[in-house]
Amino acid sequence: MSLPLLKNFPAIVNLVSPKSCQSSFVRQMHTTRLSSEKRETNPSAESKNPDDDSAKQVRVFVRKKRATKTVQAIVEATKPEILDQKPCSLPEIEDFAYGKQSSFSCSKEVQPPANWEKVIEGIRKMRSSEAAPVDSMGCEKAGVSLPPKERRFAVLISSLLSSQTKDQVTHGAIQRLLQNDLLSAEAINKADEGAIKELIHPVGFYSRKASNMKKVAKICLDKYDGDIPSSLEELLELPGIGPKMAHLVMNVGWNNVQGICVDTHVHRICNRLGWVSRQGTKQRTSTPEQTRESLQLWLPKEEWVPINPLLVGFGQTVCTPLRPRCGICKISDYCPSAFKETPSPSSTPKKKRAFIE
DNA sequence: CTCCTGGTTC
DNA sequence: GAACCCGGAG
Repeated sequence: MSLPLLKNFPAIVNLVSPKSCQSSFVRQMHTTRLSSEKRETNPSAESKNPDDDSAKQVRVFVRKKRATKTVQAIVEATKPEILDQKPCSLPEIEDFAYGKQSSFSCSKEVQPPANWEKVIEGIRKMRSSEAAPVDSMGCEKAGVSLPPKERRFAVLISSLLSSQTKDQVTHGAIQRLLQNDLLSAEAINKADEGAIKELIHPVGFYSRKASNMKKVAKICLDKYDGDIPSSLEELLELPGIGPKMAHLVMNVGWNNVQGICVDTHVHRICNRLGWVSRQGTKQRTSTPEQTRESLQLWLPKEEWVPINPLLVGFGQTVCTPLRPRCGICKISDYCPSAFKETPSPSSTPKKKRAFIE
């Protein structure tokens, strides 16, 4: 569908694309845009107050974490500029902003890979027959019995600890923190870093993570009243939180889907399936971030959250990094990489190359 | 690119 | 004895 309202606003259209249908980014761009325009119209005027009323309004609404309010705020903020346009209805804009429409005027349409629905269905069947570590130990399970604020903090800390660490180990560390009442911003901020190091010890990079935990706890206390940041860009400012964890925390911590959480499993499997490629080429993506952007171009948004546990579990049990078990994989017929990994490690692997395209 | 960490797995 | 862990930072 075309959106007459948004058509003449490239900044908006870009940011409301499926690539980044992120209300917070929309808000950010809008405030940036409004303030920069004000500077343009009043170059000599005082720029000491970059936030005019409408920009402030946007911020207030966004803090409420309500999609409808956010979109209303966007419409309101752009109202002076769209008087000669034919406005869309609110639900239309909202659908557009949240990626529910199948077509987008801003980017060339990307065809979903053939049989992707059969592939997902096949993986679901395999996953239901064999339990994977992620099912019981994933950090989205962290603190399910806790009140919302504490649960969110548990999710954040669990994410911090989980990188390059087996799920069981992460889970154990979280349990020990919980038993010692060290799973809140206040407690961690006061706690001794050495004590934290001891508690989380078996996790990978425990020293750096203990240090990051202290810093994160302090930031959460000072800036967010002991809660965790609620937007992607604010989460990314925390030490030890990168894109993968930021999306995970937004998804399971805030139940606010802004992007696909792409880890090594999702990255590897999407490339094996031929689901993603570098822009303009058919070459495989080289980083998880490239995979995320490529995948988000065609994967329907309802799958953005479930795709992660689905593929992670699949990657832990069947489509393993080394020696994938293509023999028991039910979707090998659809997989261009099936049975194509280097068969014998004895024949001089030389440089590291897990499999051949 | 390298480092951070150490237990596990092949 | 590499390569692997639901990565991130420099």
